[in-house]
Amino acid sequence: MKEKAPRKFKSATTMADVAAKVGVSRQLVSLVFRNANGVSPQTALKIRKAALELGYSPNLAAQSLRRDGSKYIGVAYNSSHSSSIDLIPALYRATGAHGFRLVLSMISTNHPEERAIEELIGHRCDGLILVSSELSSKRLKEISENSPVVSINRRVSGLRCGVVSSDGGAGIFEAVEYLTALGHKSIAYVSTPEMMENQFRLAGYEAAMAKSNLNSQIIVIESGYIESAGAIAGGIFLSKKIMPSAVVCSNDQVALGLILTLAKAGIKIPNQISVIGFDDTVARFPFLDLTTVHQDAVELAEAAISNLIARINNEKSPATEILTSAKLVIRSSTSKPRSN
Amino acid sequence: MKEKAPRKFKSATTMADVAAKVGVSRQLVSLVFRNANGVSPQTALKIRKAALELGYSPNLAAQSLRRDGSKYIGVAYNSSHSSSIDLIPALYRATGAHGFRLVLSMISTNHPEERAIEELIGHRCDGLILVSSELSSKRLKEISENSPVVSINRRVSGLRCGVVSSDGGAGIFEAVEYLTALGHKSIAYVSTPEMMENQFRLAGYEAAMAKSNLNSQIIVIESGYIESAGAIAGGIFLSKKIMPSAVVCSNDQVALGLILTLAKAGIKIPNQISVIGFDDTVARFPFLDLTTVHQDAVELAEAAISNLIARINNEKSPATEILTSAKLVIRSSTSKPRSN
DNA sequence: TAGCGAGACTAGCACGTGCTAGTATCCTGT
DNA sequence: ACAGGATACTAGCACGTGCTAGTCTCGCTA
Repeated sequence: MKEKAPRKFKSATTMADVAAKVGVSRQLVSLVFRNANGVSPQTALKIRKAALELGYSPNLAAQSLRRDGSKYIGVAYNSSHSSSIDLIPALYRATGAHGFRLVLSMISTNHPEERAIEELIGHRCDGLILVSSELSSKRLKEISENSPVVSINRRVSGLRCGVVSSDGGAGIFEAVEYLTALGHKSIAYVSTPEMMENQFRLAGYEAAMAKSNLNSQIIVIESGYIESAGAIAGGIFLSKKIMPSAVVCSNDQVALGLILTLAKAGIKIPNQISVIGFDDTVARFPFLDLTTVHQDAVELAEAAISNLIARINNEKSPATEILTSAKLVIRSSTSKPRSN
Repeated sequence: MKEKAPRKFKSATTMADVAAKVGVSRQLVSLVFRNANGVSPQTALKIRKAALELGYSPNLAAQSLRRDGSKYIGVAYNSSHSSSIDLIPALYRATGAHGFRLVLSMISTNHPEERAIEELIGHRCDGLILVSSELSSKRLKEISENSPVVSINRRVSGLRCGVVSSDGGAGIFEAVEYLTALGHKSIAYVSTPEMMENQFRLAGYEAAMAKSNLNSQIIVIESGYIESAGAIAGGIFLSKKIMPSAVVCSNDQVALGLILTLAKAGIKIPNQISVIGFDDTVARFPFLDLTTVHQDAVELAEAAISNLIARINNEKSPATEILTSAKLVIRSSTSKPRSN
């Protein structure tokens, strides 16, 4: 059959088309695609073959509408946070096995978090994962009363909202202890107040400094989230004459910006100053090789997904708070202080 | 009315719930949410108020199912490519105004491109945007026969598939000409064969070298896509005794990896070697300040979306090839060669 | 008082699928 | 030969919405 008709995009094939081609009922096709039993192997084969030839794929909207639950898990995340580069693939991996599907909604200037979440709700996601959310806890409360929610790397309490976060306090504590053990006394922390999780990391810094009786040496520089913020922090160190012997950063992106700024000014790392990051995203690049606190994306994703799916399947399942590992990884951006 | 029933997530409210609360028909609610006329202002107000109180939002699956077209535009992209950090927000921005909605599908090891696209087709997207696709042209052909497709930063020809790409050949040509004008003769190119667009950038390098009669000086190092690949390329330069006086990289991520590797080995940039990137993603960070070829995400996104939507709305609209600007931005990673 | 049109609203089907409740057909045992 | 049960398949409703084709009410005109 020659196609002489003007080029047109075929409208998508449906189960009914497949059924018609094979000469069976639409319901039988449905059974085959749901892997239900009660279908003879040979007709199942014929149906699958016909579906392939017609390029059939199930209409997710229709499935979501008819099924008990959409089988969607919505994810609102900010792509300018380097940790999401590992986290989203890990979420894909963790989700697939459970028969759920991920719906992504990216947060950016043109698409603020509130709008991203509205979209996920519009898709009738069975559960939501909010990554480093910056919503007010009032709004977070509203949302988590209407559907199961897990917040990753933003702790909230008193809410019906699961929390999965790396134990930033412990991680930074370990980092500072490592530095004091090396002999450092002047240790600064580059803080990122806009990142909700920062408070725990900052607390870990303060606790470790206190433990070593270095309260008087506490230096906190406030900065933003990403690389340019680290560069600004670096500028502050350079302009003041007092340069600490070590700096702990609230995340890797800040550490990267800081290191490059210092390196450009001719300061040797780690000889003149030791630097530690957090996340182990860019830090692990062989050419950077930064000492950092490793936060495991797979661990975060699996904890978040399994808690969320448990709550989707059973409303009585509790909205727990899970802290995943945050362990110091020693690489080459740290050493003993020079003038010991 | 006190709520003493055991805590349960409300099942999502529908138009019918809103209608019941106000005491009108479901259809009237539908009219209000579609901003159709024929509704009295006061009832429209009552309906909107009730919807707000009930937390109603339209079910996108039902809309997509019933409407003529889902009003979704599907995007398959790879988040480990730094250019997507700017591109996706730009796509959100370009899409909103046309009444379409973006559906994202991220490509990663756990979620290969083929699966990402199947998912978008499952959502019955009215059109697809493939970013730096690595599909075979055979598969690309199949897909573009079934629905409008625009390929960003991967050129294909002879297919019913729109193409929007930055003019990498011209950009790299300009970069190399700038270097030769400065007096450079030994100019290497770090190539990324897996990136389909690379061939045009490589051709631009070769053309510019030929124009300056530097054919015999052509040095091409093959590398991968991201930062670590640049580091490997740097290692190659360091191990060989012949170091070019300038290097042009196929993208910024490679340039970053290269620069850091060289800097670590004590090589000064740009004093000993000039480096140019492509994309202007990380290059523009003030602390890096790399000379690079700027590719405009907004330009790419707007061209892609407007061509795609034109083809969605009118099948006869042609699948054009659009080359967006790629212009050299001179910053501080380039200078005259040392021994001129 | 009948006719008419406009404004405000509603009835009912359709989209493509999942699921419950069926109905044929064949095989088995007595 | 016939009940009984398994196997293979189908009928029909429902999900929440968009859209076409209505219906009803009211005021105005002749």
